[in-house]
Amino acid sequence: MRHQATKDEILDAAWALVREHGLAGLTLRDLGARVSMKPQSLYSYFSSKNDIYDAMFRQGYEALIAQTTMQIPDEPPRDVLPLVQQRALLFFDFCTSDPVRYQLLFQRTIPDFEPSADSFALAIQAYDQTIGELARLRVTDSSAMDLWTAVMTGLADQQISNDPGGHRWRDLVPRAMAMLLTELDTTADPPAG
Amino acid sequence: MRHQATKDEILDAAWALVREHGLAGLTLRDLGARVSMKPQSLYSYFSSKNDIYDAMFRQGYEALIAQTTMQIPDEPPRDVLPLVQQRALLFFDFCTSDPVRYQLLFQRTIPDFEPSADSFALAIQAYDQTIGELARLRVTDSSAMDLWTAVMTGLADQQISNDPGGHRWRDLVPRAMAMLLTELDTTADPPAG
DNA sequence: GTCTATAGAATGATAGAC
DNA sequence: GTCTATCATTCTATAGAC
Repeated sequence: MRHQATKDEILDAAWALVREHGLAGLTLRDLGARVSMKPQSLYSYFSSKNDIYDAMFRQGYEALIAQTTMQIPDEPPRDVLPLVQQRALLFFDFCTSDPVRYQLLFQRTIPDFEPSADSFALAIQAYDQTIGELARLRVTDSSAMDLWTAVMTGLADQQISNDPGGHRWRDLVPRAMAMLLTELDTTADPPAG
Repeated sequence: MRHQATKDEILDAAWALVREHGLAGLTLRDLGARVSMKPQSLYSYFSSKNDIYDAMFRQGYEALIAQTTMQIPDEPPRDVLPLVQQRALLFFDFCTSDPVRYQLLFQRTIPDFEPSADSFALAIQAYDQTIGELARLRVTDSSAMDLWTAVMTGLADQQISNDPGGHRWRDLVPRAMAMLLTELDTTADPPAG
């Protein structure tokens, strides 16, 4: 379908523009110019500006799922730390590699934009997948999951805000994961057997 | 000075409006209406809209310094965990009690707004104060500070984004601090003596 | 210090010809 | 599906009377 191809092309241009002018700085004028089209013609592909944000939101979560999915053996090793650290770095790098995308997916910053039910379901799916993977790594405590997300987003956020392009907080990820697992081991009951 | 009183009144109205319509949703129209003034009259008090944001930014950091300063004895107790936890909750509650203020102070979301040199110096001062207090609590490792800020902002951010008004992540603060101090004790050299 | 008047620009969106 | 034309708003900001 040529229609879908053009839609994708428009979305690519939109990503380029928000990386340049910020998420809130996207205008249909700029977007039209970028794809050699009058701004009004964009309405043949998207019903509104928020509809464009919604498509970007969806693409973002599709990328998250694609880039952080990890093959975890049914019988994970006794020492899960390396796998947890690897998984954490996948998530961290996904976040920091595209700050504007991070802002769109994880922060609520565009006024009047709410993801559609469809797109939101995808976000839920990504979250459930993370829970599932950590569970297979024996991080089952529900409050441990909350701690995990807080630490991970905190590290990514600091990296983006205070050392963009660097690795000052990325270097702390393995240590943070070790810290977390130690805490869980001493808090939770040891597994039977 | 009557001038300063009116300025403060305008800022109070601005805070109320951003809490209602979001940080980016502030307009001089609404602001003028709120203080029973024509929008143009606001220019007698602030030179631009960004000048208003800048004043709010400054007020925010003044409040942060005022609300999180803690008296720490010159000779802190051997077990510093309770004090660290108390300090962490002060910061956490400051963040979550006003999400819009958190967004203004700690996230970069308003296009074309950069704090003035004066206001930015205040932000540095607040950061230095936090470093100083943690140092007196024997959290001196520089990467420990980075870990501390990441964990704290991560917890606050999750609370704001995913459980506004609740305490799901607040309840994890003491545990997170215990986890952090344990990590530091096992990593760092024990103090001489 | 506050107002009226107005500039000046940007933006999202619709109608209808081709 | 793309265009021209245009609307309708909204917004920041300035000039000048009072």
